[in-house]
Amino acid sequence: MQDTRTLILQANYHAMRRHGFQGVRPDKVIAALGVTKGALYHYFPSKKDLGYAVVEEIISPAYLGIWGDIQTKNDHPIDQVQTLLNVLLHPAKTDDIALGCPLNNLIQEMSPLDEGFRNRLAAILKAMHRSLAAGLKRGVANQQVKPSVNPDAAAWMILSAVEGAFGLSKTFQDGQLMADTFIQLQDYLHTLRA
Amino acid sequence: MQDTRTLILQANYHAMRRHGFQGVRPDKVIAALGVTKGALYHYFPSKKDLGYAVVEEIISPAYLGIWGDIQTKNDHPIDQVQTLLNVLLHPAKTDDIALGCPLNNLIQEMSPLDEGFRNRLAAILKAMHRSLAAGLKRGVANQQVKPSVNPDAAAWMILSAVEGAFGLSKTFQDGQLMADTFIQLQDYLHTLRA
DNA sequence: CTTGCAACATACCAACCAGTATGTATATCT
DNA sequence: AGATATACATACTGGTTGGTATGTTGCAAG
Repeated sequence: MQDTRTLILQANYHAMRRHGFQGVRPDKVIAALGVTKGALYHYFPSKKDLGYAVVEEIISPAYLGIWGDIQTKNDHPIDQVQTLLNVLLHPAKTDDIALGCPLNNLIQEMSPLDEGFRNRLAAILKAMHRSLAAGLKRGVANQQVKPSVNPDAAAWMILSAVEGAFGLSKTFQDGQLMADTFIQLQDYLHTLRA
Repeated sequence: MQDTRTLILQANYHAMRRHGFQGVRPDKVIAALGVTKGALYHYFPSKKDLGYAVVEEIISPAYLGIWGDIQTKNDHPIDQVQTLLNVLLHPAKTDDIALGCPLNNLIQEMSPLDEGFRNRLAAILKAMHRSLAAGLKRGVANQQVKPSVNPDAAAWMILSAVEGAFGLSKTFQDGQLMADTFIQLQDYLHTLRA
């Protein structure tokens, strides 16, 4: 019973990655699945609500799963971030680079257009930042990170560089830009160590 | 004679900033100007060609004007970048932050959808990077920048952080994220000095 | 002066698109 | 068994959208 709903959600998530929210034609997306409009509007009152559900049920858990660990685990925070960068870099196949970061994509497209999207996306970003900054604060307390480091600012810098690299890489076929940026980011992270 | 064409271009540039290329309705945009479809399709064969013209005639010159100086002038490159960051940060009023960087916006939206956009946007990015990297190389030669610095990688890192900060800031009302990121970026830039 | 072309304006159109109205099969509750 | 709700399918609609076809006006060259 939940199967069709999940199918609709995931297919539209992929369509949103490629075409943006405005570019998605939900009926065409589900038609490719053999599902009809009856099912679509049975589960989702409107296209916008479908978009919100994609953010809440697919995008949000994915990002919190990746970045949340920094806050909960007790490892060296710089090690954690450096590991995370390698994780992000490695599975970045051509398609991932070409389609970019789903969170970033939606922020750019929908933030100025719709408060519902903006608030949901901002909440994800804040949670990512909170986890990263908490890790850095813990590092300062444990003398793993220089006491001069401003954890909040450093966390925004790291997130900006990562998302920026993903974003700019979309214009090129290869992942060279991202690899270069991440190498420099590793150097920067090293300067934060105590 | 060029007046109406310029008017159409600029109005659509602003519309593209807010709604993205796909979200723009060119006839509505020009209707607000008192111009009709006859003029629009007289100057531009299609919506897509209008979009290309916005990139080539408005966005490209704006960015090359800002970043090109680093290559042509002979000042200390790190000083130049730090000055540029302050310039970018200061006029970043609420609206600039809410609407984000036009180049970044278009990259995110159109790169996976249209080669014409992708190539034009990639060319702008490459030119920005070329100028910045050239400045850093000059700095290495002049012993203003550490010889261990990889100019190409550092240039991508700087551009990624700047564009990333612009992008992420769109979800929030204020410019705090951008200010924080730029402060950290200034620190990073300082570590590049010889 | 008339021919021709640039610079628009107006009217129209076919495809599209989000959403609705209605129908139906099946399962569940009473 | 009958009533009700869930889970869809089908057909339709009204507004929108990008684009075209067909004027009209003014000006400049021959």
